[in-house]
Amino acid sequence: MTIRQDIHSAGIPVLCQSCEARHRGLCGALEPDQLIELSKTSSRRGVSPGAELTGDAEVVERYSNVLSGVVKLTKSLSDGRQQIVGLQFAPDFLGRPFKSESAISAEAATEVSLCSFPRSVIERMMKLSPGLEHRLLKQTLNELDEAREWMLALGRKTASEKVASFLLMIARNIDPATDPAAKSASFELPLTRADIADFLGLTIETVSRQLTRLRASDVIRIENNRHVTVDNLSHLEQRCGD
Amino acid sequence: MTIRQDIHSAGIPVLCQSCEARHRGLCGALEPDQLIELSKTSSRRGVSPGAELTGDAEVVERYSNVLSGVVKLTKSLSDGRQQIVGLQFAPDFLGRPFKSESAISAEAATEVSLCSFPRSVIERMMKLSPGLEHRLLKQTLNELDEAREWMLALGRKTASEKVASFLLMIARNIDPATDPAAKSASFELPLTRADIADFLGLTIETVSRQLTRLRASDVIRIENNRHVTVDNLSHLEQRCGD
DNA sequence: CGAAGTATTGAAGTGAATCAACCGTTGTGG
DNA sequence: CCACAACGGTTGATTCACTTCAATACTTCG
Repeated sequence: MTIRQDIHSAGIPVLCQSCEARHRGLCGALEPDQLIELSKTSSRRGVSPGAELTGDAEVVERYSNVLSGVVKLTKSLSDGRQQIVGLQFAPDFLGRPFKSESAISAEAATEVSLCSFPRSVIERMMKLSPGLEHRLLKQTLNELDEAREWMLALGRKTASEKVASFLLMIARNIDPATDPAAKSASFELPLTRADIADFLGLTIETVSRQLTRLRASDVIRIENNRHVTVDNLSHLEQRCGD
Repeated sequence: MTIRQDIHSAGIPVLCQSCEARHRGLCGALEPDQLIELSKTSSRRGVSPGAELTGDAEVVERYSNVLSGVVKLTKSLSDGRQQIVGLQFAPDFLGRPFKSESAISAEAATEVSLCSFPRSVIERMMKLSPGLEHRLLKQTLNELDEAREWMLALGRKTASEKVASFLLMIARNIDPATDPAAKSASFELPLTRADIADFLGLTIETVSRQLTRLRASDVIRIENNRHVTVDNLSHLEQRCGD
Protein backbone atom coordinates (compact mmCIF):
# COMPACT_ATOMS: atom_id res chain seq x y z
CA MET A 1 0.00 0.00 0.00
CA THR A 2 2.63 2.51 0.99
CA ILE A 3 4.70 1.25 -1.92
CA ARG A 4 1.88 1.75 -4.36
CA GLN A 5 1.46 5.26 -3.00
CA ASP A 6 5.15 5.90 -3.51
CA ILE A 7 5.00 4.67 -7.04
CA HIS A 8 1.98 6.72 -7.78
CA SER A 9 3.48 9.97 -6.60
CA ALA A 10 6.92 9.13 -7.91
CA GLY A 11 8.62 12.17 -9.31
CA ILE A 12 5.94 14.60 -8.27
CA PRO A 13 7.42 17.66 -6.54
CA VAL A 14 6.87 17.54 -2.80
CA LEU A 15 5.06 20.85 -2.74
CA CYS A 16 2.60 19.64 -5.37
CA GLN A 17 1.76 16.34 -3.73
CA SER A 18 -0.97 17.56 -1.44
CA CYS A 19 -1.80 20.66 -3.47
CA GLU A 20 -5.39 21.56 -4.17
CA ALA A 21 -4.47 22.84 -7.61
CA ARG A 22 -3.11 19.46 -8.58
CA HIS A 23 -6.10 17.57 -7.21
CA ARG A 24 -8.95 19.68 -8.46
CA GLY A 25 -7.30 22.53 -10.34
CA LEU A 26 -5.29 23.29 -13.41
CA CYS A 27 -2.19 21.30 -12.45
CA GLY A 28 -4.22 18.10 -12.50
CA ALA A 29 -3.73 18.14 -16.25
CA LEU A 30 0.05 18.02 -15.99
CA GLU A 31 2.32 15.01 -16.22
CA PRO A 32 4.95 14.51 -13.49
CA ASP A 33 7.75 15.87 -15.69
CA GLN A 34 5.70 18.94 -16.51
CA LEU A 35 4.94 19.47 -12.83
CA ILE A 36 8.65 19.36 -12.16
CA GLU A 37 9.36 21.88 -14.88
CA LEU A 38 6.64 24.21 -13.66
CA SER A 39 7.64 23.89 -10.03
CA LYS A 40 11.13 25.07 -10.89
CA THR A 41 9.79 28.50 -11.72
CA SER A 42 6.82 28.57 -9.39
CA SER A 43 6.68 30.03 -5.94
CA ARG A 44 4.19 30.04 -3.12
CA ARG A 45 3.34 33.20 -1.28
CA GLY A 46 0.79 34.41 1.21
CA VAL A 47 -0.89 37.77 0.93
CA SER A 48 -3.02 39.71 3.39
CA PRO A 49 -6.51 41.12 2.90
CA GLY A 50 -6.54 44.24 0.79
CA ALA A 51 -3.29 43.49 -1.01
CA GLU A 52 -3.57 44.17 -4.71
CA LEU A 53 -2.49 41.17 -6.77
CA THR A 54 -2.79 42.65 -10.25
CA GLY A 55 -3.85 46.18 -11.00
CA ASP A 56 -6.15 47.46 -13.67
CA ALA A 57 -4.48 47.83 -17.08
CA GLU A 58 -1.24 46.49 -15.68
CA VAL A 59 0.96 44.10 -17.63
CA VAL A 60 0.70 40.75 -15.93
CA GLU A 61 3.83 38.66 -16.03
CA ARG A 62 2.81 35.96 -13.59
CA TYR A 63 -0.26 33.78 -13.31
CA SER A 64 -1.34 31.98 -10.16
CA ASN A 65 -3.42 29.27 -8.63
CA VAL A 66 -5.42 30.15 -5.54
CA LEU A 67 -4.50 27.60 -2.87
CA SER A 68 -6.59 29.03 -0.06
CA GLY A 69 -8.58 32.15 0.74
CA VAL A 70 -10.69 34.31 -1.51
CA VAL A 71 -9.62 36.71 -4.24
CA LYS A 72 -11.97 39.40 -5.55
CA LEU A 73 -11.90 40.58 -9.15
CA THR A 74 -13.05 44.17 -9.52
CA LYS A 75 -13.80 46.71 -12.20
CA SER A 76 -14.18 50.42 -11.62
CA LEU A 77 -15.65 53.50 -13.27
CA SER A 78 -13.65 56.69 -13.60
CA ASP A 79 -15.39 58.34 -10.64
CA GLY A 80 -14.53 55.47 -8.29
CA ARG A 81 -17.72 53.43 -8.35
CA GLN A 82 -16.63 49.83 -8.06
CA GLN A 83 -18.10 46.45 -8.91
CA ILE A 84 -16.80 43.04 -7.93
CA VAL A 85 -17.15 40.91 -11.06
CA GLY A 86 -15.92 37.62 -9.68
CA LEU A 87 -14.68 35.77 -6.63
CA GLN A 88 -11.94 33.17 -6.95
CA PHE A 89 -11.70 30.31 -4.48
CA ALA A 90 -9.17 27.49 -4.26
CA PRO A 91 -8.15 25.92 -6.58
CA ASP A 92 -9.12 28.52 -9.20
CA PHE A 93 -6.65 29.73 -11.77
CA LEU A 94 -5.92 33.45 -11.72
CA GLY A 95 -4.98 35.16 -14.96
CA ARG A 96 -6.17 36.19 -18.38
CA PRO A 97 -4.36 34.17 -21.06
CA PHE A 98 -3.82 35.65 -24.53
CA LYS A 99 -4.12 39.21 -23.31
CA SER A 100 -1.61 41.22 -21.37
CA GLU A 101 -3.99 43.94 -20.18
CA SER A 102 -7.14 42.74 -18.55
CA ALA A 103 -9.06 45.83 -17.35
CA ILE A 104 -9.71 43.91 -14.18
CA SER A 105 -7.88 44.20 -10.92
CA ALA A 106 -7.48 41.35 -8.44
CA GLU A 107 -7.28 41.87 -4.70
CA ALA A 108 -7.05 39.53 -1.73
CA ALA A 109 -10.34 39.54 0.17
CA THR A 110 -9.04 37.32 2.97
CA GLU A 111 -5.67 35.89 3.85
CA VAL A 112 -4.73 34.24 0.58
CA SER A 113 -2.17 31.65 -0.37
CA LEU A 114 -1.05 31.60 -3.99
CA CYS A 115 1.17 29.49 -6.19
CA SER A 116 2.40 31.69 -9.01
CA PHE A 117 4.54 31.07 -12.05
CA PRO A 118 5.65 33.01 -15.13
CA ARG A 119 3.10 33.62 -17.82
CA SER A 120 5.49 32.37 -20.47
CA VAL A 121 5.99 28.94 -18.93
CA ILE A 122 2.33 28.08 -18.62
CA GLU A 123 1.55 29.45 -22.08
CA ARG A 124 4.25 27.29 -23.59
CA MET A 125 2.91 24.24 -21.79
CA MET A 126 -0.57 25.05 -23.00
CA LYS A 127 0.62 24.78 -26.58
CA LEU A 128 2.14 21.36 -25.88
CA SER A 129 -0.50 19.73 -23.77
CA PRO A 130 -4.11 20.08 -24.85
CA GLY A 131 -5.26 18.76 -21.48
CA LEU A 132 -4.15 21.97 -19.85
CA GLU A 133 -6.11 24.10 -22.24
CA HIS A 134 -9.06 21.80 -21.77
CA ARG A 135 -9.09 22.37 -18.02
CA LEU A 136 -8.75 26.08 -18.52
CA LEU A 137 -11.66 26.04 -20.97
CA LYS A 138 -13.79 24.22 -18.43
CA GLN A 139 -12.97 26.68 -15.66
CA THR A 140 -13.61 29.61 -17.99
CA LEU A 141 -16.98 28.19 -19.02
CA ASN A 142 -17.89 27.81 -15.36
CA GLU A 143 -16.84 31.37 -14.61
CA LEU A 144 -18.95 32.52 -17.55
CA ASP A 145 -21.96 30.66 -16.15
CA GLU A 146 -21.39 32.29 -12.76
CA ALA A 147 -20.94 35.74 -14.26
CA ARG A 148 -24.24 35.37 -16.09
CA GLU A 149 -25.93 34.12 -12.96
CA TRP A 150 -24.87 37.36 -11.28
CA MET A 151 -25.92 39.44 -14.26
CA LEU A 152 -29.41 38.17 -13.59
CA ALA A 153 -29.08 39.08 -9.92
CA LEU A 154 -27.60 42.53 -10.60
CA GLY A 155 -30.14 43.42 -13.24
CA ARG A 156 -33.33 41.92 -11.90
CA LYS A 157 -33.18 40.85 -8.26
CA THR A 158 -34.25 43.00 -5.31
CA ALA A 159 -31.82 43.92 -2.56
CA SER A 160 -33.06 41.14 -0.28
CA GLU A 161 -32.90 38.55 -3.06
CA LYS A 162 -29.36 39.65 -3.85
CA VAL A 163 -28.22 39.23 -0.26
CA ALA A 164 -29.90 35.85 0.09
CA SER A 165 -28.32 34.68 -3.18
CA PHE A 166 -24.94 35.89 -2.01
CA LEU A 167 -25.11 34.02 1.28
CA LEU A 168 -26.15 30.88 -0.53
CA MET A 169 -23.28 31.18 -2.99
CA ILE A 170 -20.78 31.64 -0.16
CA ALA A 171 -22.21 28.74 1.78
CA ARG A 172 -21.73 26.52 -1.26
CA ASN A 173 -18.21 27.72 -2.04
CA ILE A 174 -16.53 28.29 1.25
CA ASP A 175 -16.39 24.70 2.27
CA PRO A 176 -16.70 22.49 -0.78
CA ALA A 177 -16.20 19.52 1.45
CA THR A 178 -19.72 19.89 2.77
CA ASP A 179 -22.36 17.96 0.97
CA PRO A 180 -23.90 20.19 -1.71
CA ALA A 181 -27.24 18.82 -0.55
CA ALA A 182 -26.58 19.71 3.09
CA LYS A 183 -29.46 21.26 4.97
CA SER A 184 -27.47 23.69 7.10
CA ALA A 185 -24.23 25.65 6.93
CA SER A 186 -21.98 27.72 9.15
CA PHE A 187 -19.14 29.84 7.85
CA GLU A 188 -17.05 33.00 8.06
CA LEU A 189 -17.99 35.63 5.51
CA PRO A 190 -14.90 36.18 3.37
CA LEU A 191 -16.02 39.72 2.55
CA THR A 192 -16.67 42.89 4.53
CA ARG A 193 -20.02 44.65 4.20
CA ALA A 194 -18.37 47.08 1.80
CA ASP A 195 -17.19 44.20 -0.38
CA ILE A 196 -20.59 42.53 -0.31
CA ALA A 197 -22.12 45.83 -1.40
CA ASP A 198 -19.64 46.11 -4.27
CA PHE A 199 -20.45 42.56 -5.27
CA LEU A 200 -24.21 43.02 -5.25
CA GLY A 201 -24.38 46.53 -6.68
CA LEU A 202 -25.78 47.92 -3.43
CA THR A 203 -24.62 50.23 -0.63
CA ILE A 204 -23.16 49.14 2.69
CA GLU A 205 -26.27 50.35 4.48
CA THR A 206 -28.64 48.34 2.33
CA VAL A 207 -26.58 45.18 2.80
CA SER A 208 -26.57 45.71 6.55
CA ARG A 209 -30.33 46.26 6.64
CA GLN A 210 -31.03 43.14 4.61
CA LEU A 211 -28.81 41.03 6.83
CA THR A 212 -30.63 42.43 9.84
CA ARG A 213 -33.94 41.49 8.24
CA LEU A 214 -32.76 37.95 7.55
CA ARG A 215 -31.60 37.69 11.15
CA ALA A 216 -34.91 39.04 12.43
CA SER A 217 -36.73 36.45 10.30
CA ASP A 218 -34.64 33.68 11.89
CA VAL A 219 -33.21 32.67 8.52
CA ILE A 220 -29.65 33.31 9.66
CA ARG A 221 -27.70 33.92 12.85
CA ILE A 222 -24.73 36.27 12.97
CA GLU A 223 -21.86 36.31 15.43
CA ASN A 224 -19.02 38.83 15.50
CA ASN A 225 -20.30 40.43 12.29
CA ARG A 226 -18.57 37.77 10.22
CA HIS A 227 -19.71 34.36 11.32
CA VAL A 228 -22.98 33.29 9.74
CA THR A 229 -25.04 30.21 10.55
CA VAL A 230 -27.86 29.04 8.34
CA ASP A 231 -29.91 26.35 10.02
CA ASN A 232 -32.12 25.69 7.06
CA LEU A 233 -30.63 26.47 3.67
CA SER A 234 -33.96 25.99 1.94
CA HIS A 235 -35.30 29.08 3.73
CA LEU A 236 -32.50 31.01 2.07
CA GLU A 237 -33.19 29.43 -1.32
CA GLN A 238 -36.79 30.54 -1.13
CA ARG A 239 -35.61 34.12 -0.87
CA CYS A 240 -33.45 34.08 -3.97
CA GLY A 241 -36.20 34.69 -6.50
CA ASP A 242 -35.31 31.79 -8.73
CA MET B 1 -4.26 34.21 -59.59
CA THR B 2 -7.49 32.30 -60.11
CA ILE B 3 -5.48 29.13 -60.07
CA ARG B 4 -3.89 29.92 -56.74
CA GLN B 5 -7.32 30.68 -55.36
CA ASP B 6 -8.57 27.31 -56.57
CA ILE B 7 -5.67 25.52 -55.04
CA HIS B 8 -6.12 27.34 -51.77
CA SER B 9 -9.77 26.44 -51.39
CA ALA B 10 -9.36 22.99 -52.84
CA GLY B 11 -11.50 20.50 -51.05
CA ILE B 12 -13.34 23.05 -48.94
CA PRO B 13 -17.11 22.55 -49.09
CA VAL B 14 -18.81 25.13 -51.27
CA LEU B 15 -21.02 26.35 -48.43
CA CYS B 16 -18.02 26.95 -46.21
CA GLN B 17 -15.96 28.87 -48.74
CA SER B 18 -17.39 32.30 -48.09
CA CYS B 19 -18.63 31.52 -44.59
CA GLU B 20 -18.02 34.00 -41.80
CA ALA B 21 -17.53 31.16 -39.32
CA ARG B 22 -14.66 29.81 -41.36
CA HIS B 23 -13.01 33.18 -41.78
CA ARG B 24 -13.30 34.60 -38.31
CA GLY B 25 -15.09 31.91 -36.30
CA LEU B 26 -14.67 28.45 -34.94
CA CYS B 27 -14.40 26.65 -38.30
CA GLY B 28 -11.23 28.58 -39.05
CA ALA B 29 -9.46 26.01 -36.88
CA LEU B 30 -10.53 23.10 -39.06
CA GLU B 31 -8.59 21.39 -41.82
CA PRO B 32 -10.30 20.85 -45.20
CA ASP B 33 -11.04 17.20 -44.45
CA GLN B 34 -12.56 18.12 -41.11
CA LEU B 35 -14.67 20.79 -42.76
CA ILE B 36 -15.92 18.16 -45.17
CA GLU B 37 -16.78 15.81 -42.34
CA LEU B 38 -18.58 18.51 -40.37
CA SER B 39 -20.44 19.81 -43.39
CA LYS B 40 -21.91 16.35 -43.96
CA THR B 41 -23.91 16.65 -40.78
CA SER B 42 -24.35 20.42 -40.67
CA SER B 43 -27.28 22.38 -41.98
CA ARG B 44 -28.06 26.01 -42.49
CA ARG B 45 -31.32 27.48 -41.42
CA GLY B 46 -32.90 30.87 -41.02
CA VAL B 47 -35.05 31.77 -38.04
CA SER B 48 -37.29 34.74 -37.41
CA PRO B 49 -37.24 37.19 -34.51
CA GLY B 50 -38.69 35.73 -31.35
CA ALA B 51 -38.02 32.11 -32.29
CA GLU B 52 -36.60 30.16 -29.39
CA LEU B 53 -33.41 28.36 -30.35
CA THR B 54 -32.75 26.48 -27.14
CA GLY B 55 -34.94 26.58 -24.09
CA ASP B 56 -34.00 26.84 -20.46
CA ALA B 57 -33.00 23.49 -18.92
CA GLU B 58 -33.49 21.76 -22.24
CA VAL B 59 -31.14 19.08 -23.51
CA VAL B 60 -29.21 20.56 -26.38
CA GLU B 61 -28.32 18.15 -29.13
CA ARG B 62 -27.12 20.62 -31.71
CA TYR B 63 -24.65 23.46 -31.56
CA SER B 64 -24.50 26.32 -34.05
CA ASN B 65 -22.52 29.12 -35.53
CA VAL B 66 -24.28 32.44 -35.97
CA LEU B 67 -23.85 33.44 -39.63
CA SER B 68 -25.88 36.63 -39.52
CA GLY B 69 -28.28 38.44 -37.23
CA VAL B 70 -28.30 38.68 -33.46
CA VAL B 71 -29.15 36.02 -30.89
CA LYS B 72 -30.03 36.96 -27.31
CA LEU B 73 -29.16 34.74 -24.37
CA THR B 74 -31.58 35.14 -21.48
CA LYS B 75 -32.09 33.99 -17.93
CA SER B 76 -35.31 34.30 -15.96
CA LEU B 77 -36.56 34.27 -12.40
CA SER B 78 -39.53 32.18 -11.40
CA ASP B 79 -41.92 35.13 -11.46
CA GLY B 80 -41.02 36.05 -15.03
CA ARG B 81 -38.46 38.79 -14.51
CA GLN B 82 -35.98 38.39 -17.34
CA GLN B 83 -32.40 39.41 -17.98
CA ILE B 84 -30.46 39.20 -21.22
CA VAL B 85 -27.02 37.88 -20.26
CA GLY B 86 -25.38 37.96 -23.65
CA LEU B 87 -25.76 38.87 -27.30
CA GLN B 88 -24.23 36.70 -29.99
CA PHE B 89 -23.24 38.16 -33.33
CA ALA B 90 -21.74 36.48 -36.40
CA PRO B 91 -19.56 34.45 -36.33
CA ASP B 92 -20.06 33.50 -32.68
CA PHE B 93 -20.41 29.91 -31.61
CA LEU B 94 -23.65 29.03 -29.87
CA GLY B 95 -23.64 26.25 -27.30
CA ARG B 96 -22.38 25.16 -23.92
CA PRO B 97 -19.86 22.33 -24.29
CA PHE B 98 -19.44 19.78 -21.49
CA LYS B 99 -22.90 20.40 -20.07
CA SER B 100 -26.19 19.29 -21.49
CA GLU B 101 -28.38 21.67 -19.53
CA SER B 102 -27.38 25.29 -19.57
CA ALA B 103 -30.00 27.26 -17.57
CA ILE B 104 -29.88 29.78 -20.35
CA SER B 105 -32.29 30.12 -23.21
CA ALA B 106 -31.35 31.46 -26.63
CA GLU B 107 -33.74 33.38 -28.82
CA ALA B 108 -33.42 35.12 -32.18
CA ALA B 109 -33.51 38.89 -31.70
CA THR B 110 -33.50 39.63 -35.43
CA GLU B 111 -33.71 37.51 -38.56
CA VAL B 112 -30.94 35.02 -37.89
CA SER B 113 -29.04 32.62 -40.08
CA LEU B 114 -27.44 29.64 -38.37
CA CYS B 115 -25.19 26.75 -39.32
CA SER B 116 -25.88 23.95 -36.88
CA PHE B 117 -24.40 20.50 -36.37
CA PRO B 118 -24.69 17.65 -33.88
CA ARG B 119 -23.11 18.15 -30.51
CA SER B 120 -21.36 14.82 -30.76
CA VAL B 121 -19.51 15.58 -33.97
CA ILE B 122 -17.97 18.82 -32.77
CA GLU B 123 -17.10 17.35 -29.39
CA ARG B 124 -15.29 14.48 -31.05
CA MET B 125 -13.38 16.88 -33.28
CA MET B 126 -12.46 18.94 -30.26
CA LYS B 127 -10.71 15.96 -28.75
CA LEU B 128 -8.73 15.42 -31.92
CA SER B 129 -7.76 18.94 -32.86
CA PRO B 130 -6.51 21.22 -30.11
CA GLY B 131 -6.83 24.21 -32.41
CA LEU B 132 -10.60 23.94 -32.19
CA GLU B 133 -10.58 23.99 -28.43
CA HIS B 134 -8.15 26.87 -28.53
CA ARG B 135 -10.53 28.97 -30.61
CA LEU B 136 -13.38 28.09 -28.32
CA LEU B 137 -11.33 29.08 -25.29
CA LYS B 138 -10.56 32.41 -26.87
CA GLN B 139 -14.21 33.10 -27.64
CA THR B 140 -15.21 32.04 -24.14
CA LEU B 141 -12.63 34.33 -22.57
CA ASN B 142 -13.94 37.20 -24.67
CA GLU B 143 -17.50 36.44 -23.63
CA LEU B 144 -16.37 36.38 -20.01
CA ASP B 145 -14.76 39.80 -20.43
CA GLU B 146 -17.96 41.10 -21.95
CA ALA B 147 -20.13 39.58 -19.24
CA ARG B 148 -17.99 41.26 -16.59
CA GLU B 149 -18.12 44.54 -18.45
CA TRP B 150 -21.92 44.36 -18.21
CA MET B 151 -21.81 43.32 -14.57
CA LEU B 152 -20.16 46.67 -13.94
CA ALA B 153 -22.87 48.41 -15.93
CA LEU B 154 -25.75 46.51 -14.29
CA GLY B 155 -24.43 47.00 -10.79
CA ARG B 156 -23.02 50.49 -10.86
CA LYS B 157 -24.06 52.54 -13.87
CA THR B 158 -27.02 54.90 -13.98
CA ALA B 159 -29.84 54.45 -16.47
CA SER B 160 -28.42 57.01 -18.87
CA GLU B 161 -24.92 55.52 -18.67
CA LYS B 162 -26.37 52.08 -19.35
CA VAL B 163 -28.19 53.23 -22.47
CA ALA B 164 -25.16 55.11 -23.76
CA SER B 165 -22.96 52.04 -23.15
CA PHE B 166 -25.47 49.85 -24.93
CA LEU B 167 -25.60 52.04 -28.03
CA LEU B 168 -21.82 52.12 -28.14
CA MET B 169 -21.59 48.35 -27.86
CA ILE B 170 -24.09 47.89 -30.68
CA ALA B 171 -22.33 50.44 -32.86
CA ARG B 172 -19.10 48.51 -32.43
CA ASN B 173 -20.62 45.08 -33.03
CA ILE B 174 -23.25 45.54 -35.66
CA ASP B 175 -20.88 46.34 -38.47
CA PRO B 176 -17.44 45.01 -37.60
CA ALA B 177 -16.30 46.18 -41.02
CA THR B 178 -16.34 49.75 -39.85
CA ASP B 179 -13.13 51.06 -38.43
CA PRO B 180 -13.13 50.60 -34.65
CA ALA B 181 -11.70 54.10 -34.48
CA ALA B 182 -14.47 55.53 -36.64
CA LYS B 183 -15.90 58.84 -35.52
CA SER B 184 -19.53 58.21 -36.46
CA ALA B 185 -21.93 55.29 -36.89
CA SER B 186 -25.35 54.55 -38.28
CA PHE B 187 -27.20 51.30 -37.70
CA GLU B 188 -30.44 49.43 -37.09
CA LEU B 189 -31.01 48.51 -33.45
CA PRO B 190 -31.19 44.71 -33.34
CA LEU B 191 -33.36 44.86 -30.21
CA THR B 192 -36.77 46.22 -29.33
CA ARG B 193 -37.13 48.62 -26.40
CA ALA B 194 -38.31 45.68 -24.32
CA ASP B 195 -35.16 43.72 -25.19
CA ILE B 196 -32.93 46.69 -24.45
CA ALA B 197 -34.65 47.03 -21.08
CA ASP B 198 -34.07 43.33 -20.35
CA PHE B 199 -30.45 43.74 -21.33
CA LEU B 200 -29.81 46.78 -19.15
CA GLY B 201 -31.89 45.78 -16.15
CA LEU B 202 -34.31 48.67 -16.72
CA THR B 203 -37.93 49.13 -17.78
CA ILE B 204 -39.12 49.91 -21.30
CA GLU B 205 -40.18 53.36 -20.17
CA THR B 206 -36.82 54.26 -18.71
CA VAL B 207 -35.03 53.14 -21.88
CA SER B 208 -37.40 55.21 -23.97
CA ARG B 209 -36.89 58.27 -21.79
CA GLN B 210 -33.11 57.98 -21.90
CA LEU B 211 -33.14 57.62 -25.67
CA THR B 212 -35.31 60.70 -25.85
CA ARG B 213 -32.85 62.58 -23.68
CA LEU B 214 -29.92 61.52 -25.87
CA ARG B 215 -31.87 62.65 -28.92
CA ALA B 216 -32.73 65.96 -27.27
CA SER B 217 -29.04 66.46 -26.45
CA ASP B 218 -28.17 65.91 -30.13
CA VAL B 219 -25.99 62.91 -29.29
CA ILE B 220 -28.07 60.59 -31.48
CA ARG B 221 -30.72 60.77 -34.17
CA ILE B 222 -33.51 58.20 -34.39
CA GLU B 223 -35.60 57.29 -37.43
CA ASN B 224 -38.46 54.77 -37.47
CA ASN B 225 -37.74 53.84 -33.87
CA ARG B 226 -35.01 51.47 -34.94
CA HIS B 227 -32.48 53.34 -37.01
CA VAL B 228 -29.92 55.22 -34.95
CA THR B 229 -27.27 57.61 -36.17
CA VAL B 230 -24.42 58.77 -34.01
CA ASP B 231 -22.54 61.63 -35.57
CA ASN B 232 -19.88 61.79 -32.91
CA LEU B 233 -19.18 58.57 -31.06
CA SER B 234 -16.98 60.34 -28.53
CA HIS B 235 -20.04 62.19 -27.21
CA LEU B 236 -21.53 58.78 -26.48
CA GLU B 237 -18.32 57.54 -24.87
CA GLN B 238 -18.33 60.49 -22.51
CA ARG B 239 -21.70 59.37 -21.22
CA CYS B 240 -20.65 55.82 -20.37
CA GLY B 241 -19.10 56.57 -16.99
CA ASP B 242 -15.84 54.79 -17.70
C1' DC C 1 -59.73 50.71 -41.95
C1' DG C 2 -59.03 48.65 -37.72
C1' DA C 3 -56.47 45.72 -34.66
C1' DA C 4 -52.30 44.40 -32.62
C1' DG C 5 -47.87 45.37 -31.46
C1' DT C 6 -44.39 48.85 -30.30
C1' DA C 7 -43.04 53.27 -28.50
C1' DT C 8 -43.56 57.77 -26.11
C1' DT C 9 -44.97 60.72 -22.45
C1' DG C 10 -46.94 62.10 -17.96
C1' DA C 11 -48.21 61.54 -12.99
C1' DA C 12 -47.74 59.07 -8.86
C1' DG C 13 -45.40 55.67 -5.94
C1' DT C 14 -41.45 53.21 -3.95
C1' DG C 15 -37.08 50.73 -3.09
C1' DA C 16 -32.74 51.76 -2.40
C1' DA C 17 -29.36 55.67 -1.98
C1' DT C 18 -27.80 59.35 0.65
C1' DC C 19 -26.97 61.83 4.70
C1' DA C 20 -26.16 61.52 9.48
C1' DA C 21 -25.67 59.79 14.10
C1' DC C 22 -24.14 56.25 16.90
C1' DC C 23 -22.17 51.62 18.56
C1' DG C 24 -18.55 48.09 19.29
C1' DT C 25 -13.93 46.43 18.54
C1' DT C 26 -9.15 47.02 17.87
C1' DG C 27 -4.93 48.93 18.29
C1' DT C 28 -1.75 52.63 19.57
C1' DG C 29 0.88 55.70 22.06
C1' DG C 30 1.08 59.08 25.82
C1' DC D 1 -3.50 51.28 31.55
C1' DC D 2 -6.52 54.12 29.71
C1' DA D 3 -7.82 57.77 26.19
C1' DC D 4 -8.91 57.98 21.77
C1' DA D 5 -8.52 57.50 16.92
C1' DA D 6 -9.51 54.36 13.19
C1' DC D 7 -12.36 51.08 11.33
C1' DG D 8 -16.34 48.33 10.45
C1' DG D 9 -21.05 47.93 11.28
C1' DT D 10 -25.92 49.30 12.50
C1' DT D 11 -29.88 52.21 12.53
C1' DG D 12 -32.84 56.25 11.45
C1' DA D 13 -34.60 60.20 8.51
C1' DT D 14 -34.84 62.03 4.12
C1' DT D 15 -34.21 62.16 -0.85
C1' DC D 16 -34.27 60.67 -5.43
C1' DA D 17 -33.77 57.71 -9.54
C1' DC D 18 -36.25 54.55 -11.40
C1' DT D 19 -40.58 51.89 -11.46
C1' DT D 20 -45.37 51.54 -11.86
C1' DC D 21 -49.63 52.89 -13.56
C1' DA D 22 -52.07 55.12 -17.14
C1' DA D 23 -53.12 57.47 -21.35
C1' DT D 24 -51.90 58.37 -25.93
C1' DA D 25 -49.38 57.98 -30.49
C1' DC D 26 -47.03 55.52 -34.20
C1' DT D 27 -46.25 51.68 -37.28
C1' DT D 28 -47.40 47.69 -39.60
C1' DC D 29 -50.15 44.40 -41.62
C1' DG D 30 -54.27 41.57 -42.57
